[in-house]
Formats: sequence, C-alpha cells, structure tokens
Amino acid sequence: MDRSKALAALSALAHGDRLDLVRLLFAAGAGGMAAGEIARTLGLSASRLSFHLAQLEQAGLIGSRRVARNVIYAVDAQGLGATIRYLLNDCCGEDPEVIACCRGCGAGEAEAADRDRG
Amino acid sequence: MDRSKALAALSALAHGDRLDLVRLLFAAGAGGMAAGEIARTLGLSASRLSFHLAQLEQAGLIGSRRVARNVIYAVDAQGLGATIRYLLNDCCGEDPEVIACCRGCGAGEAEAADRDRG
DNA sequence: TCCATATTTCAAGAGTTCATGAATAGTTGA
DNA sequence: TCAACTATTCATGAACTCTTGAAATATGGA
Repeated sequence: MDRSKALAALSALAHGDRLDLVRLLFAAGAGGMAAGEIARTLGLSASRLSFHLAQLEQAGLIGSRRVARNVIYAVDAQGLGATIRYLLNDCCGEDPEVIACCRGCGAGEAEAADRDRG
Repeated sequence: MDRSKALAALSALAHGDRLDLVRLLFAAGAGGMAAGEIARTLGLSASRLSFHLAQLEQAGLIGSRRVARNVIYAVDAQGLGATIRYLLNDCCGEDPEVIACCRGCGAGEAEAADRDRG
C-alpha cells in the first residue's frame, strides 16, 4: 500500500458514521448488508449513507454488489488489514512497543498460539 | 480507548504532513527531535509545523518537553498502539483476516517467535 | 408500459480544516 | 535589561467536507 492509498483509508475512517459503518459491516460478515438495511440500522438518510459508503468504497475498505433491487455492501478485510500494516510497517518502522499493543488485540489468537507452542 | 479518542487519532493521521511527522519521529526514537530540526527536515514553515504537531499531540500520538530553547517532540508509541488496537478490536471484532494482515507486519517478531517455537 | 422500491447523484449552504504571514511568548547569554 | 533564538498563537481567506432535500437512475412486478 502506498502513502496516498493509506491517506485515503485513514481519511475514510476518520468519521463517526463511517467507523460505525465499518463496525456494522464486520459484524454482518462476508454476506454483507443491503444499503437500506444499513440505513435503518444506523438511522441515516439514504443520501447521507450513500455518501459515506462511497467514501469507504473508494478507499478500498468495503466492496459492493447489486442483488436485484438491493446493493449489498461488505467489508474488504484486506483493505483494512493493509491500512493497519501500513501504519505498522511504514510509519512506525515495526516499533516493538506498537507491535506489542497490536499483539494484545488478537488476544484469542495469541492464546491459541501459546497453546500450540506447548 | 473510546470512540472519540480513536476518531481524533485517525483524523490526526489522515494528513500527509502529519503522517510524515509520525514516520520521522519514530525514526528519531525515544530521544525525539526539536521542532526546528523537524521543520528543516520536512521543509515546513514553523507555524504550519506547530499546527500539525499540536493536532498530533492533542490526539495523544506524540508528546513534547521543553529543553532550553527547544521543544523536543517524540512519538507516543502507546497512543498509536491503542489506535491500532481500537481498529482491530472494536471495529473489526478481531476478524481473523485482518489480524493475519497485521501479523504480517511484525515480520521480524513473527520469525523470532517461529524460531522460539522450534 | 406503468408503478413501486431501492439507491445514487446533484446542488446549495453550513461548517471545518488548512496555509500563510505577522504578532506574541518563552529562554538564553551578553 | 537587551538582543538573539526558538516556538506558538492569531487573523485571514481558500479549500475541503458534510448534510439536506430534490431529482435522477436502476430493478422488478402488475
């Protein structure tokens, strides 16, 4: 990921509605959610939702597909992963203290790895 | 980290000059850098730099201390770590695909862990 | 074809962020 | 106390982002 893509992704994430949107779509999983359902869930007007969805999609953080009358949106996990990786690799130079924080996140996985280890 | 702090951090990171600033300060390490030196390195005017430094400091991503005539700025690794953790935990629900991407970042550490494992 | 549903696009206005240069404040040494 | 140096604050205007509601586009069924 290059700097301009990372900036686009960070700008896209730097808004309350869009952060809620990402959270909701991760909760929805790979199946995604129709725009109308998202609007009802978050209480956003159609045009406002469309605006924010477009920002997230342009930033590569979500994807969409049309199914009949509906447009289904779903997260692009790799897009968000690449953004986080950019922060860790290119901005922090893999700073151990930051990585330690990041490790804390995947707590479930870390524990599983510990078990695997013995 | 709560939502409003995460939004402040993401907004702070969503600007080219400030991303460069974070990168430079991570490279400088715990010792940090004086504002004037930063300005010369990045080619920013004093007031513009001061503006962006204030944004990053308010967002908890960097800290400052005065040393004689200089003000020394240094990264707050925990601030950035907490921001990344927020994205992973609260926004992605520890999505395995995103975590896998994140794992890729601490490549050095991951390899060390692999060696430890046998 | 006509209508209903679902979503996006557009235009206008409000609000926010940013860059610039001048003014101000804090620190040191003569 | 004064001058020199370092850094921040302030005022202005330009640029950008966001919200709103109306209009337009796309799809499916009667």
